[in-house]
Amino acid sequence: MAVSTVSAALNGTRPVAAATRARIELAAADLGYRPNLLARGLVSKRTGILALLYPAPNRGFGLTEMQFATSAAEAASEAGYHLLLSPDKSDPVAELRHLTGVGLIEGVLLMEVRLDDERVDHLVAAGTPFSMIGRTRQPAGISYADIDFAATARDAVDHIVGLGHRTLAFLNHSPDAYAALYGPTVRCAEEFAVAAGDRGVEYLGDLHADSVEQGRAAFEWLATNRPDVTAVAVMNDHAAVGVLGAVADRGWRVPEDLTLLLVLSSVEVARMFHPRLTTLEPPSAELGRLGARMLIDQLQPDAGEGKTPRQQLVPCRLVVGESSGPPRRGAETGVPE
Amino acid sequence: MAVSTVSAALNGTRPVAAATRARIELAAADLGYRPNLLARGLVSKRTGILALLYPAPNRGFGLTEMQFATSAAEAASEAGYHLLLSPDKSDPVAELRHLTGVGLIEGVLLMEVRLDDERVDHLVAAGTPFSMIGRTRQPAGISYADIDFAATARDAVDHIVGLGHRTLAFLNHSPDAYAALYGPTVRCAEEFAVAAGDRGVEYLGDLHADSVEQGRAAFEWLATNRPDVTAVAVMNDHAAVGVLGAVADRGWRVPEDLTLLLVLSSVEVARMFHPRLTTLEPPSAELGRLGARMLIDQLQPDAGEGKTPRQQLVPCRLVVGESSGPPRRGAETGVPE
DNA sequence: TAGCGTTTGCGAAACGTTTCGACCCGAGCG
DNA sequence: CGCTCGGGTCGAAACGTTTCGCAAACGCTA
Repeated sequence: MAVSTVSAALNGTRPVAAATRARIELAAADLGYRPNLLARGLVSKRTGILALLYPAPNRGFGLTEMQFATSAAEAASEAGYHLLLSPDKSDPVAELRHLTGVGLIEGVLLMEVRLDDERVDHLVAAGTPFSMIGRTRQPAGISYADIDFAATARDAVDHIVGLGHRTLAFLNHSPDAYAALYGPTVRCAEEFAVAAGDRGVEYLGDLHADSVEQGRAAFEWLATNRPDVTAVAVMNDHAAVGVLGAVADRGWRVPEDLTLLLVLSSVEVARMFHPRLTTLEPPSAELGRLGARMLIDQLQPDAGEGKTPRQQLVPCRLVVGESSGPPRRGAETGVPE
Repeated sequence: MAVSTVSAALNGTRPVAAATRARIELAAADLGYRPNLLARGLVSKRTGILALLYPAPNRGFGLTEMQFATSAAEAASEAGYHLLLSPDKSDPVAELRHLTGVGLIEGVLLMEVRLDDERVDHLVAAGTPFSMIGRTRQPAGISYADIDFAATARDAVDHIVGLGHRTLAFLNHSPDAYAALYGPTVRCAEEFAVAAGDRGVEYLGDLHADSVEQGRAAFEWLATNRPDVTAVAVMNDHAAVGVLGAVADRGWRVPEDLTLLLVLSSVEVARMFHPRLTTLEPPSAELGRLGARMLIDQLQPDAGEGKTPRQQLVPCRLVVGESSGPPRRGAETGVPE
């Protein structure tokens, strides 16, 4: 019994007589044999390990990011792959070079992709297989899974239009250096503008809030200067808290006097509000899963070199809560009731 | 220039003449040489990879769990190690056997440890180095980092005693099959009872709620049957939502009529409430970091075999919000104001 | 029965390191 | 001046697989 025969039998690399194979498999199971991944990887260059590259939590990691990671890990696991957690502290490219240089990693899954992302350039140049959760400004030729912001915005606008609203304000993240180049921040605002335009809804897009106080201030400004606004979509959870607080202070109520939408936030979070907020829940688990699958598909040897990159957009799920209602009467004058 | 000399120079395994070393280092940097981890691991049995084993999100992963993972990854990264994400779907022991059998993993970091955990038994029996975030019922001889529930409960009880309260109700997780054997669930309840006893505070411990509705029901029961209770500590975020709702329905207010404490929840979450809740924030990042460090220390060859397992308890941080206040007057009769 | 193609098993090389005993050379000691 | 000791270097073996060229055995056909 030569080792090479065993290898062939266990991997199905070459045909092995049924009887021999059976004998080998029996013995293997009997001895609890596990092929050594290192030795295998050393010669075959296939380790079955993918790296999940994410920036060290600047912004504070949310449930959404966690979902990416766990669902990607699960998808990888199902395909016989492992997922290596790679926080990049300061220099992402150095981290990448380190990872890919030591022969441990077969491919990279990129999280928190920015509109212009040096990691992408590096990976393309290095020829390392990778895919993204999110996408760059011009993601041609690269596999990615991202939110379908256009469809999401349409769904949201349709929802409020269906309730009778004619104006919508969008409270985006604060335009600091980070958010300004962060895909969801930019694309969401753009697509809400487009969707509102398509449906003939008046749209206020240049509002920003990332904290309770800013949320409160934003709503107070709205109530004073734009009393005709009857629906607000908010990107940041804490900003929503502020809006709700300001609404209550004014003696108004949700949804009677204001329809509030939480954008890109989980149902889990939306349920913590009172009233329970209507939310556009990002398909985090699916994106993580898709990203991992795409990468793995790329790695399959039979895929050949002529593989087309897969690019997939998934819309958020609109979960209607208790914060959606028809516009208050007399909205044009700004006086509730 | 023999390869063995290069190896020695780069690893500092054996003394190498300064001149030779310099020459080697120069050449290495020049060529961008990266030692192949697989080849290294194959012979040295040291791969620099740790597995983070966590159950596939039954209960829904929270921010806390995410913190464990990211901070552990960061600590590992600082020490030159990598962290492999290993969701165990159904059979944790099979997953473990698979992981440790293929020579990829140097040690295992266990998350979500239960009071009786088969994974622990398996790892001990197999002699695999590991450490835990959390702990079993009898964790003698095993490295772990866990919450100091006793100190946490003392802090909490001192806090409410300092405000003048004499009774405390504890709303635990529902005693389903899972929670009943889950460390924090059990230990928190126990230690709150102890701390309350020590401070002469009357303690109601057999209340449970894991949802908005259950939280609401629990508070309504309390208001009816135990109007003398002026402070409530809640384990579950959603239950807290329910309690707040029920308090409002009754025309009561927080903190004037009820002091509410969120137990084992992040400030991030506590801030989403109105009023901002006082919370006992678990030291998630520190636990993740400690767990990883402990495991890595265990793996250092110079640690010898006589290494004592490190066991470390870290208390939660009490963050006082707007939900803490003196007991309402007339509490003994149950009539506010 | 000789010739030929096909199926199946074998052995050796290679992957890129670490490890370890052997070896070389100069300095210190008797 | 010869011997020893020790710092420094070298070469070969080993780690556990996969891969690939070869050869043996077998069943057909001519």
